[in-house]
Amino acid sequence: MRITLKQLQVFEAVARSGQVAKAAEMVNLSSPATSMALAELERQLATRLFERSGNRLLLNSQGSMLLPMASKVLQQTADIEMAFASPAALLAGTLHVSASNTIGNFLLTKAAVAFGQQHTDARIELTIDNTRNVVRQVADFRAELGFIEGYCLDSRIVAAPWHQDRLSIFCHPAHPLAGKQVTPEQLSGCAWVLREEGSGTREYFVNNANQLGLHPEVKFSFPTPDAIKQAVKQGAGLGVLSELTIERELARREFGVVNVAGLALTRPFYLIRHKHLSFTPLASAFIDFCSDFLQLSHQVEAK
DNA sequence: ACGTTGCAAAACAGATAGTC
DNA sequence: GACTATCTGTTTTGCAACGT
Repeated sequence: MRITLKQLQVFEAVARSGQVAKAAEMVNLSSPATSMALAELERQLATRLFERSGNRLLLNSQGSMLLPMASKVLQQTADIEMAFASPAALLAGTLHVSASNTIGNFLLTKAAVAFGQQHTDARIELTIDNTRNVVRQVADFRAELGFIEGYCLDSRIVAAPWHQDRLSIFCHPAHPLAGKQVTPEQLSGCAWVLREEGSGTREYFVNNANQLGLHPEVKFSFPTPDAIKQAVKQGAGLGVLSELTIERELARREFGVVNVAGLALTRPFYLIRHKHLSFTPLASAFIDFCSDFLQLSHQVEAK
């Protein structure tokens, strides 16, 4: 007997969830059937694919090698099914999307809800994390597509510019630099409140600042825009976030903006996918929808 | 001669119940 | 929660009968 698609499906589900029971739910089988399918696959391949640690199953090196191959086969199978499905069926199912904080919280959540209202058979599962972890999720096939704010050098990933964003340097309105145009030199010695290591926002800002000879002294780092805003409100220092995240506060004059001569703050957001996977019709529809949604939002804001 | 259909037996996959 | 033993339903396989 040869390995079956069902076994590969089970293998991928266990690899993604790390648990037989959860994998069983994902593939609509009972736990024993899932366990046996996995055992049979391991028997067929004459190798263990997971390390058993208590109740957890962790991919070993053989499993890690198999995962991209299995995902590719399953994707191709899905493509065949899609090719013969009805147009409505093409947009049904669950789409796993991973997005970095700014994009996830301030752009995609609204877009995903609107998309779900228009496509009632589609389910968007949105995971929000920093850029580094979004890349990991896409590289590990845990998300079909990802939206990131930073550079991506991972050879497993294909990235394409998707949307333009602008960072803003902001501070407490009573800060001496609030509303000022300054040179990079005038910022030396300032305390900064930035996102954590691994954040695309932080990486982009620090790289560009370094090019101007500015090496920000990071006094505080936080994993969410809200935490950074709170710290800046308390006078902790200069914050750097996407303008998307502080629009409301700027309109209410709760923050002052600091303009730095020569510092590039416009950056692209990137759409990423695994190089071995092509977008499903549902993923393509979601990407198109998000682009249209953003354009429409900008038009409404401009009025 | 070759292809199709129908039937019975074997093999297989999955569920339930129970154990660790 | 993972796994095993056992049972059950489904699928596959092999073969005979029939039609073209």
